[in-house]
Amino acid sequence: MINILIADDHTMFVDGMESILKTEVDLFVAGRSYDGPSVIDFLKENKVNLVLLDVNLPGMNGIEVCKEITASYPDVKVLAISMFNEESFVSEILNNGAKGYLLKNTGREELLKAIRTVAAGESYFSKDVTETIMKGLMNQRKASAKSNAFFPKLSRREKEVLKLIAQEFTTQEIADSLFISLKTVESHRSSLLSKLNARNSVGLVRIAIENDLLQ
Amino acid sequence: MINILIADDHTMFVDGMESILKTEVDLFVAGRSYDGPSVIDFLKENKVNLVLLDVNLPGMNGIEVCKEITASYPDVKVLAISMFNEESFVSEILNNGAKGYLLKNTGREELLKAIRTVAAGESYFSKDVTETIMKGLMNQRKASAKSNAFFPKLSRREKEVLKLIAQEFTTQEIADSLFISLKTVESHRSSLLSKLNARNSVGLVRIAIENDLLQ
DNA sequence: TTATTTTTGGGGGTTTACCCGAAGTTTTAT
DNA sequence: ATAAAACTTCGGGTAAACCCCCAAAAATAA
Repeated sequence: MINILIADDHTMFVDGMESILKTEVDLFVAGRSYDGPSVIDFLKENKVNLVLLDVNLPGMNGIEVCKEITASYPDVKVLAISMFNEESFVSEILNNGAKGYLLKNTGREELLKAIRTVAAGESYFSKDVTETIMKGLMNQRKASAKSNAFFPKLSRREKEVLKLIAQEFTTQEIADSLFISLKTVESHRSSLLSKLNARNSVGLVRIAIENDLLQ
Repeated sequence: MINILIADDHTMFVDGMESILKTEVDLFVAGRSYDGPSVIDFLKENKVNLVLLDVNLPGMNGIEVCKEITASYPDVKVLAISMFNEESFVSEILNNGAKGYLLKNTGREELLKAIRTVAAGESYFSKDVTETIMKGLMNQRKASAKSNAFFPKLSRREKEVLKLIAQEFTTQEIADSLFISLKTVESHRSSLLSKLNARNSVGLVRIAIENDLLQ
């Protein structure tokens, strides 16, 4: 008998999940949680073998909940469930002790198989999720190049000018607001174009937004 | 007897929903669809009283599906279901013929009540959804300026030009790639500036990125 | 201390973006 | 079906952006 705790803030989903599990003789729904903290509370009082854990949980993030579970209750298996096949979610929660990761578009049979596999101590991932992980590993180099790692360092003034450009101010307006010459602003803009390898201000702003350089 | 079609791309969710409805003697799950077009196909061949329709459906948007249903099958009631309590979604799909709107964190009892209410020809909304609608009506002016609901509609050509602007192409390059005059491209840019209320191309691209208009 | 980067700015020129107007076509609404 | 609205297509003119050259004071790093 596998004692299961379902943790998801979508009641409708929990109801449905319970209906599925109820038909199986070897599975028992020991409890239901609609937020992070109540999962921890429940584990204190009850004997649970496996937690069906939604990654996007309110109150306390699913990843934190998972971390807490594997730290305090190493025997309790965690099967993560999410709407999203996003590499960041998958790798995050796997690094925090989850034994499997399912998407919510997984079918009934695969769900049951995943539960039994994880409860037996093995790992289980949706096919799509496996692909995502592989892709993530393959693009590791590319990802690190894209992120802040090799990102050109911008000076204080350049950042100021960049922010004002992104707010649709003209060069003259930027000059006035910073109390410097129009030529100076153009000089900063030119440096930005060169550093960020952009062809024009549109490129500057696109790159700035993509790299969260504004505000 | 209420014949129901469940339309949601999350298999797990559909399975669960079916498990719930199966226990009710007056409800019958006539079919399941995992994308927009198959909903329309199913209605052609089968007698259905009510469609449980996910707003965020792949292939064909839930809103378009709803429009199609109410146009071709006015007797079929649509009960919209969504993860998100967003004013734009709610008002959009209600304007396209849906008789009710539920969130996925709705409980089993409320789900059954909603189905029976809508099937009887009345409307049903989650409490949270009702609040959202009210809030939306009160902030109508603010909403029209901010949310996607009343977002200016861009023409095919305008979107093409916008995407190319965001890719840092000059007007001449855009003209060459679209086989139109430089002046025509500038005209489209001008329309975009007016519609999106931007001062320059930087603003266009910022707004485009914020509203996910690219790609 | 010395070297490097940053910030500041000028002169002069080319290219691009933006504004005003306008005509023919297509789409939408009544 | 017919009027209204929107879309696509351009020309002429001006303001702004972008580019090249350069260089000195100030701050920062070695």
